[in-house]
Amino acid sequence: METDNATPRWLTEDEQCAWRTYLAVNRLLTYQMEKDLQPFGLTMNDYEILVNLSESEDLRMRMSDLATATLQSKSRLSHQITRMENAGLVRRENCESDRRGLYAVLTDEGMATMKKVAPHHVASVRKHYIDLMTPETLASLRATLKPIAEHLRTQRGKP
Amino acid sequence: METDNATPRWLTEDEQCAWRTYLAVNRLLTYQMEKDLQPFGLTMNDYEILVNLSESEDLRMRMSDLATATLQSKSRLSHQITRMENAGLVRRENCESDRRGLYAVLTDEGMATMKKVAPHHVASVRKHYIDLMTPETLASLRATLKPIAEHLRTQRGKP
DNA sequence: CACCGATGGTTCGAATTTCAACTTTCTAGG
DNA sequence: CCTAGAAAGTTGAAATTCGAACCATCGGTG
Repeated sequence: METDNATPRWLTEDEQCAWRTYLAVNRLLTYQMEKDLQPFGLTMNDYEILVNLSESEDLRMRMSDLATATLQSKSRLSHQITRMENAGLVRRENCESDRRGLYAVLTDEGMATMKKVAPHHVASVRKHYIDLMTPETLASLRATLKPIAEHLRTQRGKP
Repeated sequence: METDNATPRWLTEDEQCAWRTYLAVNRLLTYQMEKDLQPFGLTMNDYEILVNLSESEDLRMRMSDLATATLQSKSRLSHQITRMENAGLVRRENCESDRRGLYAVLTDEGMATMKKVAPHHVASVRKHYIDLMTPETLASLRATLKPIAEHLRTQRGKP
């Protein structure tokens, strides 16, 4: 009995190049963003959480929702919030309506940090990504990636 | 003395959406690729190293070159290779011309693993990325990302 | 109302990653 | 030839991440 029953459709030269380029940008960009955030003592994860909270009603979010929004596992988020709590950026607060539940709440200090860091982060995103394309290119890139994101969301179970 | 001397150029709605979509695809895709490789006991990192070695002269590469090629720190690569060595996928070999140097060499088992896994991995890349676009879209995506990769390569110091 | 499977979160241990030494060998300049 | 620095890799400890196990509460059902 064979384990493979067909010749695989290998990637063409172009496809391969496209894929590898994508992977490279992926890593390099992550690296760069992380590096630009470092002087402020934040990681991308930290920043993303601050953003999510700052955009939420009452500057708070349920742990699960935050985990879903940031595509992290519950476990990881829990640790993450603990660290940020120690850093004074967020605090945990009980949920009235569901006694199992907790809110992660943005503290004043967290908000202040957010406001201080945001301009730099945005500048970084521009410098290394957005401003390297024309608006048209960016739009088409977005149009390309959007459905891929949708597709992937349907694929994944809980991380 | 002001720390910020200008109003930052915030992202427009569209730019923001594009950026966030990009980040999302990034994570979701990484997650998915990782997951598809898991049944074979490999990570993306493992796989990438196998690919690099298998495409190299004599199935070997200097540790530094491999680190550069895979955009990892020396330290990380060293640990990584140690793990893969324990798994029998690669072996270290001394370098004649530079006695500080080492080669990471693909073993027969490593090559066999590579051959076994590649079709599945390629299928995964197709399913979750390549085949979700037309060839034209893919080409333009590549054209967009290529210069960004170049830009980022010039930016970074050693990771 | 009592039970039971699902939900929300945390925690523990193992695996991975990072960061800062550290060792050895090269290379270039005096 | 000798030496100071750079380069190649490794190492060990600390931080992060992952996965599974765990505890408590919820919600629906008999």
